[in-house]
Amino acid sequence: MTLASLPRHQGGADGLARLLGQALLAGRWRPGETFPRERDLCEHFAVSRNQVRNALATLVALGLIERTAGRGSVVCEIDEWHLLDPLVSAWMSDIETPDAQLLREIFAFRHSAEPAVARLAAQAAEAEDLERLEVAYRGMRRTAGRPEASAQHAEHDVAFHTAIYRASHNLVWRQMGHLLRPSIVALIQRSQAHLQPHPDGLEDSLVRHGRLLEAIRGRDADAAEAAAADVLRRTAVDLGIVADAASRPATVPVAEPNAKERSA
Amino acid sequence: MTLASLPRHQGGADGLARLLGQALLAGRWRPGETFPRERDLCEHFAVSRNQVRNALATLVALGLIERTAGRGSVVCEIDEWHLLDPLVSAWMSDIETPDAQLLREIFAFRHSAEPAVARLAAQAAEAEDLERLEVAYRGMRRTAGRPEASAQHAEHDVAFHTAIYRASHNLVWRQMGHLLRPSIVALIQRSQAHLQPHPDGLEDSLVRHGRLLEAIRGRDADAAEAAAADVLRRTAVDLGIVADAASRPATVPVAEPNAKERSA
DNA sequence: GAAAAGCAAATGTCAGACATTTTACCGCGC
DNA sequence: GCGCGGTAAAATGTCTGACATTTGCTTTTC
Repeated sequence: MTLASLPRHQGGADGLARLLGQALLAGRWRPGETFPRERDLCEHFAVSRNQVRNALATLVALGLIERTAGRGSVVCEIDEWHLLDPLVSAWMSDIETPDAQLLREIFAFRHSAEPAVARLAAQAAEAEDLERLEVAYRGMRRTAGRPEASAQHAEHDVAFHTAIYRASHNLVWRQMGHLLRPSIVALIQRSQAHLQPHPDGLEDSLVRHGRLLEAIRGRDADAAEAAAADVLRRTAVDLGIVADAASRPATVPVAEPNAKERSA
Repeated sequence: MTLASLPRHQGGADGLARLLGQALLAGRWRPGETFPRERDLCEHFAVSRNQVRNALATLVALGLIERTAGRGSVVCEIDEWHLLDPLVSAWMSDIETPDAQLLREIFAFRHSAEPAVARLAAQAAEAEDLERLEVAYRGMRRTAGRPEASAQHAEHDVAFHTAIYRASHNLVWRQMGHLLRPSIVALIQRSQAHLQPHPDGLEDSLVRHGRLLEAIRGRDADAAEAAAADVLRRTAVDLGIVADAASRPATVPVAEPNAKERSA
């Protein structure tokens, strides 16, 4: 694609990196394609080469592009994007239409990981962790079902799950919490666009979150693991990540190996 | 600390970032301490300010240091280090003495996560995944018990677990495989230094790895999950991450919330 | 026709000057 | 003495122009 469709004025210091990074995450250049040259970027955004080079260096550090002298900059394969970097996560959650395949991968990860995180949380949670969980849960209840407050609802939802990752008291899991925001924000937007595929689903979702909270408060690791799986199951079915739970209620079957190409 | 104890000549282009980054990861500056000024780095390493600024920009992108105009560079808290970045992982596995606490956190993560990964792998593995697993397993057998081949043994070990993460066919899990190398390399070094705390442990470990491989090959998700937990359990006990398995053989108890300060 | 030389285009590097932010110090007034 | 403001120093951030290096393509030459 060309530069023409990008806004000419970015925010501030790191605004340029963010603008270009989000364009990449939104898939406006496909992997393998060549990225615009430094000189063109300077002209289009009317900034010095320094700023352009700083922004591009950031994109390189995030594994989004690769630069070689004499050849130019090419967009990396999605496999090489540093999805786990906080910057990438933050940028992704601000995009209107992130890559659908990418979101499914993130959600599939959560579906398999979050039960284990909940188990740890039930074993390691302290008072302040429970406090955070409760505040977020109350916030979710307060904003449930009100379309005008859906953004706040998403924030409370993010806060709830982030609190679980924090409560694991493990450095790695805590840092992985950055993935939650893009995943949850995209889900909320999707559910708004689709005019609530499950009208009663919201109350149901709240009940499940409540059970998870109670399990963690009661330090019941097994119950927490099961409750976390329960929270994610319905959405996983909606996204086509797992088969319908009704058919095999006991275990959590996962899609066949080659099911990636299926449409959402 | 001062600059004096760092070698004066780094490798090449990104060698300076690597040198400084590894010094940070090894804990030679403590969080909160101020990092050397650009000018001092230029003089000490006899390079241009450009190179120094590039290296420091990399460290900033990795969350290792924070820079503000007029004040200088300060080392970030360990919480803010981007442990999941491939660069950080690669640097860490090349350090002789990484932070012990950090390694315990990484291993605790693996202990809670890898069973879930193995479950996914058993459901999604394809022929080439099994091929990779087998090659790595045979390599482990071949190099077992030979002290002169311990480095290769570690590499095969890394390859085995990396193959499991890859076999999950999930983007996020696959990227998380970068954490394996530092964790495994450190363990091997440790076991060498301690003169094999479990002389029969090596054969035992191989048997457990073999069972995990068989479970994945047989697409038995439950068995794979159990086998993965089994592979990690003994080492987890050694590191003080979980209580002795003999006391509570059924479940996998985890340390108390405030057990972080315990020495290794 | 193939290999070598040359040219153009892209990124990488350097050096110097200047801008901006922060901190510390000093003096002044109350 | 205490606080306040102002100035200067020190650190990082930015700009600019020139040059170096790598790469790919073109042209030349045998």
